[in-house]
Amino acid sequence: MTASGSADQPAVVEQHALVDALVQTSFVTMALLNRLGAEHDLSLTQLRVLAILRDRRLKMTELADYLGLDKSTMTGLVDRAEKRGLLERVRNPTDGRAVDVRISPGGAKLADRLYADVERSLSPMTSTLTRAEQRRLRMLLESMLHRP
Amino acid sequence: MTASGSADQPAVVEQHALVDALVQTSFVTMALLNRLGAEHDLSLTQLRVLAILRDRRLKMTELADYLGLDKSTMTGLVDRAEKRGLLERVRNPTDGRAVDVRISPGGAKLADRLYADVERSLSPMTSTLTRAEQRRLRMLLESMLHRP
DNA sequence: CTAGGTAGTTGGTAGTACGGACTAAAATAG
DNA sequence: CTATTTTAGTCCGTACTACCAACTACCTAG
Repeated sequence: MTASGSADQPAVVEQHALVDALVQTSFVTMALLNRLGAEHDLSLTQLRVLAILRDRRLKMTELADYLGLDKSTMTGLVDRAEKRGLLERVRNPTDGRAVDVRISPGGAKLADRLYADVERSLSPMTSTLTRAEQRRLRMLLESMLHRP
Repeated sequence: MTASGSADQPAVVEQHALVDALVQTSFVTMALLNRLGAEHDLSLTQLRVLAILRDRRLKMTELADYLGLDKSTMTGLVDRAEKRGLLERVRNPTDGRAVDVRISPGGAKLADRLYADVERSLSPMTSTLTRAEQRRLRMLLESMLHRP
């Protein structure tokens, strides 16, 4: 059923179409996040930092790993967010070299607000689906994300 | 069925979970595109430019609109891509102010290659789904994208 | 033909991101 | 227990992204 031949073409076409849909959805979603972030003078990366630190406290390097960025990039990123009172640098208790970063009360408040905004902004899109479809879509996405 | 009450909580939870899945999927997809672009010294934006101009020829401003960027941003973007031989600036035949941008043969070749790369890179994710699931996912995404 | 609008570029500024050099503090070797 | 190596974070220099405001060239209406 996966051998070559004319019966296979639909599979290739399907693959193309799915990739297109995924990429397009991602660009739409990112544009949305970008816009919401910009409303609060936050870049996409800063948005992610807030989201990540919402329920965690990480060392600079760990944060860099989460984001897939170089540690030297983190310095400026955290600097700016700290100056704005969104994050706090805390001495790591067990490692004198390390610096923990945690979200500040103000940052947490902003993160909560952004999270609500994201949901509100995506809802015009998600609510075109019935509840059953939403559930189905969520499960399909999750199984893609968590299985590989 | 959408009135307030304890029976509603699952709907809210479902909404949260779907938004999370969408955002996560988008970040994974973007990270992938970013990585593929970086392998050819292309930013995400340059990648998009190549994708957009694959089958179109647009004025600078139109391109800026497609990307949601300021026209002044386009100048540098197109400059660099042109210098690398990926794009070409062409005088617009009917409007002396306007500049058309089109993909060059080299750019088209790179775009084709990237498109194939994207599909290959996403396949570990998409192929965790059965073909029926892929089809279902694609249809759900498309109906979300095209209906609103 | 002139007044006003549009297309694109330029210059200035801020943010993002990287690599390499550097300091301080572990961790490991001997 | 010192000597060396590794690790964590910062700092510097560079390139790119993106915006705004100012400007030039050109088009369009009155």
